[in-house]
Amino acid sequence: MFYLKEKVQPFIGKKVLEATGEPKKMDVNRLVNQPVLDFKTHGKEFFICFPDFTVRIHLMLFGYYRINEKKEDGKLRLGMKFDNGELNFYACETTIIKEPLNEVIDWTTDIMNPDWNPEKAMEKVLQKPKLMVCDALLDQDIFSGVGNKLKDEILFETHVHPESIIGKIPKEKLQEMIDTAAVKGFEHLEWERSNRTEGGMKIHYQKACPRDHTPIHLRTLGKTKRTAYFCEKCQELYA
DNA sequence: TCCAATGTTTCGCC
DNA sequence: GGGCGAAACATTGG
Repeated sequence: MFYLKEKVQPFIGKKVLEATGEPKKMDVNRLVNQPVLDFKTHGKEFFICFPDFTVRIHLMLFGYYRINEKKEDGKLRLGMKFDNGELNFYACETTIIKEPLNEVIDWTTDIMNPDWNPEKAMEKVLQKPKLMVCDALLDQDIFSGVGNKLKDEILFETHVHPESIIGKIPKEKLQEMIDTAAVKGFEHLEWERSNRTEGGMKIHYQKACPRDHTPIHLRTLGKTKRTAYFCEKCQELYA
């Protein structure tokens, strides 16, 4: 989303000349003639800010977008034409937010936001001492933007086993994890900027640990029941 | 052909 | 009412 925001900067200040999409989801006509004031991101959410309302886009699992091109057989949810190009969103969730964004969104939970507040994240994490780390990292109210892949990368980087229990992890280690979350977020952005060339993922989707070549475990873990890739040898279990 | 996977919300059942 | 699980949505690749 952060990368998308960078790429759509030319549309800021432009008026929507034409809007198409799925009427059931949203009345797209209200966008016509409205100027885009700004694009914002919060975790996995993307916001298109107009004078009187905001469009929220969430790509969910399968959503995707096209800039200055179309996908003919795609399920278009929202398409906007400007005088200098077009922006199309497919198979995603679109919603209108009427309230001022700052009243609805807590920017301090977003690992990629300048207002990201790691101290607050620490407080929230410590309030859930029985939670598994793999679940904690996926909690969007604490780590907005961390997904299943990033979760695996953060745990691998910090040598923490995904099934570790928050309350059993030393505070310094928790701190390291929280800091690493933001670092990994920006590493991922760099990886996207570089056209996704060489391996962005050190552990997710891999077969062997890049450190000691131990075969990587692949299991569904925690209450979130998401697939976790991890190295049993070099990721310590705190339990 | 079938299943799993970058995610989240909602509904039904204890 | 909380917590859990299943279902729903929808796309692509293996």
